[in-house]
Amino acid sequence: MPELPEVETTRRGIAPLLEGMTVAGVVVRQRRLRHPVPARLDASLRGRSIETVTRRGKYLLLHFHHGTLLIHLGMSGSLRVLPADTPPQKHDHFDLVLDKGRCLRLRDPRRFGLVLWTRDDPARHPLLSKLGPEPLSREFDTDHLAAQAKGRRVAIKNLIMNSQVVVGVGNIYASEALFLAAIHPARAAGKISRARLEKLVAAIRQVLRAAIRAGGTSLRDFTDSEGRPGYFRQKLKVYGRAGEPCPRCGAPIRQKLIGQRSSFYCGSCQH
DNA sequence: CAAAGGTCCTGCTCGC
DNA sequence: TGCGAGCAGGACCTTT
Repeated sequence: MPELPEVETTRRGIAPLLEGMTVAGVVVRQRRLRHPVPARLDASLRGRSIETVTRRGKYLLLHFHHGTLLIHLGMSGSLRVLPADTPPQKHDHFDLVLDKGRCLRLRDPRRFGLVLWTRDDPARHPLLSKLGPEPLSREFDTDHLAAQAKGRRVAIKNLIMNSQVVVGVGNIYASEALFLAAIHPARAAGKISRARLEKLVAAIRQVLRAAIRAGGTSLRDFTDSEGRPGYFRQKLKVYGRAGEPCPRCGAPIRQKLIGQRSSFYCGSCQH
């Protein structure tokens, strides 16, 4: 589930507890995630120190002197820092055991998440190398989105959820941003005026920033690194609100599948 | 049987 | 015919 705000919330929670810490060991209870957890992780990491914790799109990067641990939370993943002797629950697949008796624990019921190790520049890793710009960076601007949209017949909602176009925008925030920009989610990307794409860029930034401020959105699984839910759910304007009145015009919010994903929008004021 | 916050892969169509 | 880009659909997995 986690989209950019939830991953960033997680990063901010774990970074101060991880940076500078030494790895005492690795425990893998289930290595069958989206990709298999590497077999020799313990040998690679034991005794090594975590330098920094960064984020690229929805990936978390734990930087060591000799490489980088990539973690993705998939649809249902969460990370917590716990006492290392906390009994693992059913879907607690991976622990990075730290010194001072703590561990970083990955829980991921659906196992769409990921733990990988790379010794090379992570930006060149196949999973990261083709990612588009960060939505909160300068690189993501009207010129960029207009260039990506040009000539494309794909629904605008699918375009902004394409990580090669811009990273971090998932199913919740795509619906929310399109509502704020008053753009119909199924509209062909290439048929939207530059002025309206400019509004969409601003809307994506605005909704992601506000969600980070609120600690993300919790629908079911997601909690931050201390086990607390995020509070942005209360601020969602359309996502999960089918049948409720549009906050702008009062018409009922609709729910429809676009590109296999549930999409929420106002059929009256989004065009 | 349906749906859930993600992403990758396959195979089709279209235009050059 | 061949090739690449763009796009739709399916696959992965568990729980509610």
